[in-house]
Amino acid sequence: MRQLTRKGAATRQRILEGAALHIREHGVADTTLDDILARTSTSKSQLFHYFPGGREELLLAVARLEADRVLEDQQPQLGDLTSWDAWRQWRDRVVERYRAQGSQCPLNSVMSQLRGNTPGAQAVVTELMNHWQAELAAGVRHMQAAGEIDPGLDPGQAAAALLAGIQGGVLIQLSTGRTTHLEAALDLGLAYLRTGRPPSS
Amino acid sequence: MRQLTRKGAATRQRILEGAALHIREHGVADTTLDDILARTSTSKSQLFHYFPGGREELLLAVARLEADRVLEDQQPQLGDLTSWDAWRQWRDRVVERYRAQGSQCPLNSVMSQLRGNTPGAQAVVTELMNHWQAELAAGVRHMQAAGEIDPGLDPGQAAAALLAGIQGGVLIQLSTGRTTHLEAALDLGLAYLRTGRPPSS
DNA sequence: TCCCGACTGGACGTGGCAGTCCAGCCTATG
DNA sequence: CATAGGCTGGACTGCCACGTCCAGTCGGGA
Repeated sequence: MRQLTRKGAATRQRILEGAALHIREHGVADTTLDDILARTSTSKSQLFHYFPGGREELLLAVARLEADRVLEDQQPQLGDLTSWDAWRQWRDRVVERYRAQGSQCPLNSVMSQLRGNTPGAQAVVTELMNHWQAELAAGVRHMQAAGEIDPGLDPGQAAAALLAGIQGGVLIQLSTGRTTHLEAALDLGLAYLRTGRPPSS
Repeated sequence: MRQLTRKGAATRQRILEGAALHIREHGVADTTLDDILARTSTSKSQLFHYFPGGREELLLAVARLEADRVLEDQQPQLGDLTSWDAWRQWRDRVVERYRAQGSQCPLNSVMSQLRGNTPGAQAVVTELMNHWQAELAAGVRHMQAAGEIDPGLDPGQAAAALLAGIQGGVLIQLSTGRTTHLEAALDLGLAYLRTGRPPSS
């Protein structure tokens, strides 16, 4: 993988996206390398050419892809939590995203297949969580600066709790198919932020 | 499986517990039927005699076992959330349990291996969540009756949010190894319950 | 005591899937 | 236009885990 020509990069990308798509549709357990090859019109040698680590490496790359998508799907709202209205829009966006996703969580699914929590896999998720939490904390701090949230509240802790609620809500949705827990976590989380007695409302 | 003699029941139990233990130690992906047989001093024919559905059926049985354990490990506190002190003890118990468990969640692990969310598997988790949430809701209602929590709060929703926070906290712990999110979710969740302006404190 | 059915051991078949290999093609570059 | 090295096809290997099968033992009820 010293040099990648334009063509090579395209092939690699095709494999990666095809893998991600097939996993989204069928789950990781039911996704073989041959499935991916058939779907992307590529051959074994190509797959191992671009992902020398084989299945493991490909899965990790898919995990990175999906992790990026998680945050992208929340933009631009997530990056601009500067009013209660923005928070509400973000909340709706998150619920809608996961409702649409249904009972498949590609990231969780991929993660649990990666050999006993490979360091690389852990890193992907940890980074996602850190980034996500940082965005939420920034939003909290912004609201504090605007006098809308009690300045005594720890933004990091609040963001951590909110994030945990989201993750759990989604996890529960995977089994129950309902987004009630996700919505409850978000709604009560936001309600708690507001208990910092804003001047108005 | 029409009749089970005492001996037969013992063998079945031995296989089940051996499987659960091996999965706890090595993860589902690295657990083969042969591993379990070796560990429990049983043979293929026995395993398929007691679990005609093979690996799938055995895994589901393990899932049930682990699901029961989750709630058992929170007793007696979970069933008696009748004072703030009881809630705090319960909170500590939960954190301790998952801290001890470390980066392995047998239930989540087993679940994600079961064929694209088998109805049976979903049922196990759904029932666990329902039961868990019901206990929490009962605790909330009890505190409301005692005048310690705002009666306007919806116990079901509060319990759902709390439960989501726990699940997410544990999930995050699987990747990060830290219980900070779990604790944040529990602490802020309980803090929110208390915002119902108790007469004292 | 007899006998049926539950129980057990372990050899065996089988399929499927990750990963290897090599021969040949394409494409940038000098 | 030549050539080196990236790129591609697909047959092949090796493995291993699941599940089957059958022969044989045990155990409890009549």
